Amino acid sequence: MASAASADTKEQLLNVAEQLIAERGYAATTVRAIANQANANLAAVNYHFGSKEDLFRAIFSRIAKPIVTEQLTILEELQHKETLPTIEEILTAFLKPCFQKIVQNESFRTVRAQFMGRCWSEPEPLQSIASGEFMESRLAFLNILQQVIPDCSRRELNWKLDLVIATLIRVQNEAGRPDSLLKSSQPEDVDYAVQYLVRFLTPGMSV
Amino acid sequence: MASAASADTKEQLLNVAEQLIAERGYAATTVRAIANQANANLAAVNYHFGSKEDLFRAIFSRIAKPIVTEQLTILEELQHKETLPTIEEILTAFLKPCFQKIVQNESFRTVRAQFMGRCWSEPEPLQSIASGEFMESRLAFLNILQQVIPDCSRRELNWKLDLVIATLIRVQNEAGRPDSLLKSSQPEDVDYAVQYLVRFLTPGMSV
DNA sequence: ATTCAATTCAAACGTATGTTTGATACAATT
DNA sequence: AATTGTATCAAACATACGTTTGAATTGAAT
Repeated sequence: MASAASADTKEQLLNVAEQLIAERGYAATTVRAIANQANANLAAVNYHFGSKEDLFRAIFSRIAKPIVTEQLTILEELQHKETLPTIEEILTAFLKPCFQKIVQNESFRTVRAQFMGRCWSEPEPLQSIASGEFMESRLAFLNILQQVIPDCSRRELNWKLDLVIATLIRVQNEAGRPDSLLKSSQPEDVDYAVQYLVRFLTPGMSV
Repeated sequence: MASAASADTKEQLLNVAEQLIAERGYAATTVRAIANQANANLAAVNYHFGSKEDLFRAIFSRIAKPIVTEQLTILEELQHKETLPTIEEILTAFLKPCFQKIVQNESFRTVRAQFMGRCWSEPEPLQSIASGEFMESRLAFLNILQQVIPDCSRRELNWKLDLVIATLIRVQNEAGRPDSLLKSSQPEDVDYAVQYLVRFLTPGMSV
């Protein structure tokens, strides 16, 4: 049976690994560095997760799953209204959970945003792990965009959503830096960032 | 004196390393893999470039320098006209060289775009190397944007330019893929992609 | 033909990597 | 008190890493 101590170790490994990978990238983050900073034994990562790659999978899932759930929940609400949602509403439904879920935990602030931003450009197989986790939400948002912007071909919507994700990644990557859009993880800063990003992107969606 | 053979070796190392880093990322690309695929000796990288990091520097410079030169040339022309340039003209001046220079060599098109896309999210010190190479052009474009959009704070313009770069990277990364904006490297397709991207981005620049 | 610097090469250096092992400590259950 | 399954630990494993070395090879200038 899993003890409280082991649960602590496992969670500490997740937290530390998330931070180190956010800073250094996956390949440059060693299992030894993770174990040391988590005050755990070197063998702990393999004991609790199986391998370094499975540890990455666990970290990404822990972040992505609540985001996708929230995205689909908000989208569901939008679709149950009588009128078609606006582009602003759709983009907000897509972007807001990405930011909110990421900055919920006080101690993580920008670490988690940087982690997510990095994952999209990590080499295989990490990128597939990352994009696979968001596949369902991506399709759902493509479908509703198709309804709201019927003049746009599926192909166009596809790369437009790509551009939305591109800006999201960029903001996450830059999180915490001097002139970045997302200065801190304070709720008002998050709302500000989402609102501004939506305003920046919306007009381009329908041209 | 440098022989033709050594020049070939050096260039082959650059080409192979660019491709491997584009596929696997910097940390996961070993000096041994580069040397093998370039049919060169293991010591060749250190002999010709000093270190693995200096090799990266050389690869990035080779791509970035002509782009920046062309960007600044076009910008100079815009500034010597009597009237202020439009946002469209500025964005085109920024984006067009990025596509044209990368797309020039057919065999490198995808590789080079992926390489550039990856560099922006590589961990330090690679990211600093990359952004440092574009520093001059970045400042110049920030200055002229400031003139054309005086209502916008410097900080805002900064992250707006970041978002432009983010979409640029994304389109380059997707180049050649089924639903991508940039279908081929034909001049008319490049012009089309730049024009569409400019149209997508322009309205958001001044909000 | 000889010199000499540039280049290539096989081999080794020292260190770091992810993973595995077998012994040990720890609680909870019988 | 004995047993059992979980968790931790130091140590080792086999391999891979970037870099260095010193000798061989090249090819043009003297």
